[in-house]
Amino acid sequence: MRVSKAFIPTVKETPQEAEIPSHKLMLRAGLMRKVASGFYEYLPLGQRVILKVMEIIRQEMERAGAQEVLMPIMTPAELWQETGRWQKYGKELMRVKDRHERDYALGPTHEEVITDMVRRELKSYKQLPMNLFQIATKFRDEVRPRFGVMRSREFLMKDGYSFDVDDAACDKTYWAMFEAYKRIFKRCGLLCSPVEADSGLIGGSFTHEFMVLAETGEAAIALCEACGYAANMEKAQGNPAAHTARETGGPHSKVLTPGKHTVQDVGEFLKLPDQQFIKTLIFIADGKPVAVLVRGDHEVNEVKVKNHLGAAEMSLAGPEKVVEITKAPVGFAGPVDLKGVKVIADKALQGGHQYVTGGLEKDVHLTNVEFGRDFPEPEWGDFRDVVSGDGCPKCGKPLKTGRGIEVGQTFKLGLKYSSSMHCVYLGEDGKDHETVMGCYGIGVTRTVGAAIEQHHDENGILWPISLAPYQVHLLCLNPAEPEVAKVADQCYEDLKKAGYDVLYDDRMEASAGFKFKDADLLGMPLSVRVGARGLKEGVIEVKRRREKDPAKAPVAQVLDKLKDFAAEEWKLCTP
RNA sequence: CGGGGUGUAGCGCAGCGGCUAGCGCACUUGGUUCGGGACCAAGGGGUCGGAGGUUCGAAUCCUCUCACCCCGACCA
Repeated sequence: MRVSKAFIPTVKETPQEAEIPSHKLMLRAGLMRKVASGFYEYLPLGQRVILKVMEIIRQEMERAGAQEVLMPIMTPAELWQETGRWQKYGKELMRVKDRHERDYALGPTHEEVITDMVRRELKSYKQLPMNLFQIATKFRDEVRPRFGVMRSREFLMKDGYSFDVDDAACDKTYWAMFEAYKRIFKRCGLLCSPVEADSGLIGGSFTHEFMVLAETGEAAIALCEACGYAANMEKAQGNPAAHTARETGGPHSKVLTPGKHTVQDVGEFLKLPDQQFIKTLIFIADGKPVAVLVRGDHEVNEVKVKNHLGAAEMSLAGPEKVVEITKAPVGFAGPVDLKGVKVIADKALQGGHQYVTGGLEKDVHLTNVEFGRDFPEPEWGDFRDVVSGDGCPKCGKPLKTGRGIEVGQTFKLGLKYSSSMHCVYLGEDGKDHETVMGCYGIGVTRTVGAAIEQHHDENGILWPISLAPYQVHLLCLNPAEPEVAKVADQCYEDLKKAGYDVLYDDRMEASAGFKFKDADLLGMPLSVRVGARGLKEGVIEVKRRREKDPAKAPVAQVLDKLKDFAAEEWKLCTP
């Protein structure tokens, strides 16, 4: 493609709406434009990247035995009512009515539709396993769309669903999909790790999220570099740092702590380390108060608490509620003599002694508090966020915490949908059996964003060669000089003939410097620069975007040089 | 939905103690340049997000409204 004829509107200045690198660069490099909050249009360059991601997904899904289908975006309310998600999904489900006032949902995911499709056709165990996927537009009316393509209201997703005869067969399919996902993200040039995750609204027995490691990621994760253990914060376990007080102290006593209501304040005041504190947080779970105890150096993970309690709704109690329950302002809650409240405690507190807690009285804390002696043993569990330095639950080495972008998720659904929607097959035994399902999603547009998030520098994008809209960016630096233009034109033909996707900057009006800047911004992994300066010495420059300086090759050897560089780039995207 | 912020030319912004709407980039024309976002000259482009109000007079003050962005709650 010649730049002079291409629709690639690059911009020099960063649009004020963008905050994170991928969003800024997708706008600046002319990949996309915003139409409304959370809705984007993809320009030619963006669309080319999307197509490349989709092609990789298709190849790997088919390789793993899945078949492609296409389901409607508008889906009838009845299907959603059947599983109860018409209610449960809430406002995130975009709903529309047709002219007959019939209700539809714009599909945010397609478990209901595909289960309906399969149950109508499925008769015998001989038809199983069945593994189907589609790549289609999804709608989710996000409370707050943000970060461009990372959280938009309309996006492209690959969603796949598997149907198996039994649990063991489903597990096999699940792990095949899991492996396919690892290959897909590797082929997209992404550093991505699967993490154990909380299974949330979709339910099911186990699930992995595929996280692209990036500072701007929305999800917190913990990982162990030593053994590869990785988990979402909602799921991550860790062995806490040792307690500072290991023996029972004297009887507990009150201390006056005027105006000190954070662990830090009181800790400084009493000259005691954070580990020796019990933080008491009051939550309201399904209308009932619950006190959650964690060590002073830890934070409560609400999802873990919520799952433990089996609560449908839970939130931190407001200041008035806290006064009502603890008879003291926020900052002085404690488990000693706390009445009428269920108390649960994080197990990191176990084995510690001489704790400091709130005194259930304004400006009063208690010291030398002991579990069991000063208040009843609470219900123990894992209720905290893992922190950097905790021991890995698998190998004991220190864990690291970081952030990730969720580009894919695999779920083992079990019988959740086949049960509620009666998706059954006739078994060898002549009886009906429910199919065991799995579902597997990849955010296509988000993967594009994640790729940029992971591969960019201050000048622009550095596309993995597998996703680059064009593999080679050919620059004609002095188009006004006939000899240069002639060589560049010839080069363009040769490159195309050699099988490369080539973007040819043949613009008469742009200066060499301008073309360099654009090339850096657009980020094609390879570039070929034809200029008068080089041709004088009989050479053409061949450059990798990730390298600072270009290599020089005699005109006849440009293709060889390029081939070597391309091979290096492909290595980075090969499973 | 709660808190904060922004809407002025295609983009980035100034003007906001009322009185003729500006700058940089981009765009058009001509000329000179031509290896890291060139220079000179001449141009085109705005119902100042929208509605109402105060005033002799509103981009500027007041009220309402819409859109967008950020933080939070939320998120197969």
